[in-house]
Amino acid sequence: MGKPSHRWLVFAILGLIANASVAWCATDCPQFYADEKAPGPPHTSIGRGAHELCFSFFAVMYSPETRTPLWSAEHLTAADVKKAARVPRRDRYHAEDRLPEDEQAENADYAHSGFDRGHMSPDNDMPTKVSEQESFSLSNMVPQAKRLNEGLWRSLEGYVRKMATKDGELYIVTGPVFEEGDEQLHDRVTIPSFTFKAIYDPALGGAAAYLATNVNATSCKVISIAKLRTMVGFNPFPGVSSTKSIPLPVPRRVRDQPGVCG
DNA sequence: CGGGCCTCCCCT
DNA sequence: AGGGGAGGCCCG
Repeated sequence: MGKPSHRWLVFAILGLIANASVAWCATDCPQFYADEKAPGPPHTSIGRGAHELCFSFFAVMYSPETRTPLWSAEHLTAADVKKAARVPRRDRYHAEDRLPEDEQAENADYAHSGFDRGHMSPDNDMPTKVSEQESFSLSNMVPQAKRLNEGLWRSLEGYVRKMATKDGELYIVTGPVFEEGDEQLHDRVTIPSFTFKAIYDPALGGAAAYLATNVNATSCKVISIAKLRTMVGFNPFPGVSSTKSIPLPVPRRVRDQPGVCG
């Protein structure tokens, strides 16, 4: 059995390493990720050329193809929420100058488009002045339907902060879901069909995600991480072994019928 | 880059 | 029902 099985073992180990490197990704800011393991770019073509950008309170996987983040990740604690409430909001939407110019999204791309520059990691989570400004980088923005952004999405962000306060800490990964045929702003910035917000709650030992259609007649549901993975092509929490689902808070009242998550 | 405006959430 | 605050737009 000597040689062949030994050789087989080497290949098996190499295979495991290869699988591992597909599952997560080298990172410059492990502190934002559950078990310090960053999600990768999607294995689809949209992930081509995507790379991580670290900020002081969050990090994004930026795609030059879509000129949007593919995900934006935070580690939000109860203390952060408390601090963030005292940081005044200053709207300073800006192109991300750490990117090569031809990769950048610009304010002009969104102007008069009818779409909001929707935060992925939200402004209101940012516990410091610096991170608050950083959250206005267009590398943290996606074209989002106005009613969704100002309505349902905003309330979801509020629930998540409340949840972080109650349970102590959360790992949050937020981003767009693209589909074949999605249109672009100015042939430059791709408009996603959905946005998602995935939550890993260490206190509950599980995770789940919101998924909202990116239209003004908002509809929203809560899905499992496994389901989200099939939609986006990457694992938002590669460091989390348990895929146990947890309940996510949902809007109490209904304004326009399809606006509830369920 | 400030200021006026809009819509919507959420608390009272 | 009302009002403050939040997310974002546009125009000087």
